[in-house]
Amino acid sequence: MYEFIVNDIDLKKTYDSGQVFSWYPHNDEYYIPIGSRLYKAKQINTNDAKINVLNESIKNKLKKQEKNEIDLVLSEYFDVGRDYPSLYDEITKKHNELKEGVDFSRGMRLLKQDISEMIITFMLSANNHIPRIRNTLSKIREFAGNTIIEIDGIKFYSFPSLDSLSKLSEEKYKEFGAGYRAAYLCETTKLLSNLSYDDKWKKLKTQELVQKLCELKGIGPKVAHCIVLFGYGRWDSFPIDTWVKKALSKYYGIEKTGKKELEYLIEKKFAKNSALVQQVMFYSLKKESER
DNA sequence: GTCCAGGTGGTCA
DNA sequence: TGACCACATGGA
Repeated sequence: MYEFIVNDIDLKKTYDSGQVFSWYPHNDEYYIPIGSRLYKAKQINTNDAKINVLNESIKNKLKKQEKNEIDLVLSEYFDVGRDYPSLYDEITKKHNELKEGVDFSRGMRLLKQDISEMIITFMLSANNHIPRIRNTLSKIREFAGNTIIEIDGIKFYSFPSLDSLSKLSEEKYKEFGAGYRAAYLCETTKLLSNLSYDDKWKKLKTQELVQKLCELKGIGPKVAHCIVLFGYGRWDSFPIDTWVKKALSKYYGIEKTGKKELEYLIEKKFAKNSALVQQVMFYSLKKESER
């Protein structure tokens, strides 16, 4: 049976840190749809998790080529090439004021997910609650995605292509609970499905990519930064939402978060770890408020 | 009933 | 640029 080990990961923290909305927690495990496959992730000890594939016949051994392909998909998705323990240490060393937040966040990894899924997800996230974002996304999958597999009566779906999303009406998006964002989703999916954006955009520098994304309806600086981080895997990003604003104010007395301040934070203050620092701020402050 | 949510668009200065 | 308000909707 196929198995993939991810080291230095805490699945619960990763799931719970506002970066992924497609995981389905079930009996101490997480079902994770990626592309046209469903995976199952389980924490095997404090530091490590194992991942299995569910929709390949367990009896038939995977062909070598398929196995290599899945290895690659999971390596990229879980960002296994990066040494998180060292990165967390580095942040604490340079920014002692963040020590508590870093220790609280250790085990959290930054996932690299499907780009169009991130576009839709974070467009929905604007002025919205996490449970409602999840709910709307699962309705979109169910309506426009393909069935991957059914387990214990629960059907899992792939994330729909931009082409099929562009065919949904504004009313449909509203029906799924998108609220006033429905009109933006309608317009932007139509525009993107007619635009072979993906390959060209991948070559852009992060700040150019952010600018391109901001030209789309329903995408502003915060959402664009989330898309380049969790979709394009750009670590020179720094999404500023209500929680990160609180952290910037609390630790550094930064009240204004305009273009200049953002540039300073990414280029000077947190440099190559800005994305992870931001995620630590978000996760630790949000969780602190929930206790 | 009121407040808030991983903010953005439109308008106006 | 930046400040202001409206925006759907559901959970606390």
